Amino acid sequence: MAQKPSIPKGTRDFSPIEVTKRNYIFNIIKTAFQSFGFQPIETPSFEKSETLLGKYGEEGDRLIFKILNSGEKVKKADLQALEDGNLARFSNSLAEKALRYDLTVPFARYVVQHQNDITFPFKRYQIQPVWRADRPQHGRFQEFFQCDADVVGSTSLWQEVEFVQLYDKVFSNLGLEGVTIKINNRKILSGIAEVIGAKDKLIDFTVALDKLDKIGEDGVKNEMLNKGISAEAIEKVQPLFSFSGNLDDKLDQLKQLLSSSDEGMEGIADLEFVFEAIEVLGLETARLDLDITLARGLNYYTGAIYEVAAPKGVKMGSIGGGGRYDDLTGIFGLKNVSGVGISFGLDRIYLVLEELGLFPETVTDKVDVLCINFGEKEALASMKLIKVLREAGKSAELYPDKAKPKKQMNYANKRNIPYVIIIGGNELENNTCTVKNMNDGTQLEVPFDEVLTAF
RNA sequence: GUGAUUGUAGCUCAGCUGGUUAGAGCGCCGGAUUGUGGUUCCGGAGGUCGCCGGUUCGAAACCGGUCUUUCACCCCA
Repeated sequence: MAQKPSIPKGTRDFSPIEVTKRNYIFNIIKTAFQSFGFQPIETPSFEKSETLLGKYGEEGDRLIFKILNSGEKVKKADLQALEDGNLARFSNSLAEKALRYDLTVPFARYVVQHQNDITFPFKRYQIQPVWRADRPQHGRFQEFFQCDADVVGSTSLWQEVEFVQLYDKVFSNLGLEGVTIKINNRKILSGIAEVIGAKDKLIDFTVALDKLDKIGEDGVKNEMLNKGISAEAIEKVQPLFSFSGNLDDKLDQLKQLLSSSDEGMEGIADLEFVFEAIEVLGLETARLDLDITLARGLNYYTGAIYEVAAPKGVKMGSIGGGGRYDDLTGIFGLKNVSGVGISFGLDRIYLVLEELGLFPETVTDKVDVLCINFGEKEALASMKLIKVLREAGKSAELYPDKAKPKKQMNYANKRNIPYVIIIGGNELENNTCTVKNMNDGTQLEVPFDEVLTAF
């Protein structure tokens, strides 16, 4: 193992079967995106640093891979910043480019840059890798794929409804039953912060609340106190901790709590709209759930927030997320364009499908027929057959070398090839070929021209 | 970024309080069977014990560093 080459942490190689399985997921997602009217775009792997920095919060900036300046540009290094101990500023002066961290911000940049060529509302999907300098864990990588669908240029809540349906469609088609689509609304969180007089602490408040199911009620309260939220403010949100009952009960409790906040009441109305529409339209296998503690760290969200949890019993972080952002393009100078979108975490979905054994058996890279190679003349005859088979839609190949039949059969066996065709001296003489079924071991000698009848 | 954790043959793992030539199962290659695979039998190859350094007469084992894996934070797909 010593001198063997290796790849950086948090990255992976994919074997033929893995690529095949990944493509299976890609295809289902892509097909759903297209049937919902989304169009594909692609953006570069790296952007200018200034495009990405500052969009994901301080924590996010730390996780952005920066690309070291090359050639003469290294001279731009801000040595003063290094001396002053300002490492963030120093590293930014070394790098003018950075690998994309997600697909949403590059998309916002795309929309602003091409605004005159785009017909709004613009529905796009994008399936590309993203990079994060995170510490890897199970289901957590430094390079992974996101599959995004976003709509910009429409504030209609029907978009929110459609994204719930889109999530349901994809996970249903993947055979992954029992996923929970959690939904919340930033306006509600903002309203709560307003009501308790902690508007300036909105982020701290939501981050703490987000951890409710992890660290419990007391843990959340402690964290809020530590972040400088007053005890009496926390007292006011007590109802959140004993949040229960069915959807209507939950909404009623919220309305009571937020009656004095216009923004909060607006958020509730938004949610009601989505729930009522989904109630009528129905879902195939997913469940839509109001999760008032759902916050999501990305602070460009302003309206609906989504997160998808894997079925119970599967230990995996969220397998999808998204939400509405009213002013993402504003950062790049285009005002009043509201966007909403969702993302699928391909790599995590793969792990979940694998764990639950949900990949269909037909998902393989199988070759249908292998021709045994007995020498020049026989091989040429085999190649004629292979041509016929390929034209008939079967994948076929000739064993390239004249090896022992045993070895060739073994190869077919290991590659799971269901049929082997034998053309040796006897068959050449009789103008026939022998078709062997590798599953039951039976074989059949048929006239050369009638090979297709043997399948 | 913080605190832990893992690394021995292609794979899954043994390897005692430091002590000769580091083992097993599976896989791989060859033969029994030179026109027939998955079963069986026989034989074989393959490891500077993640890497670098230190302690020691002696290190796979102890210590330090580093890389990697996994986990809890942080954050997130």
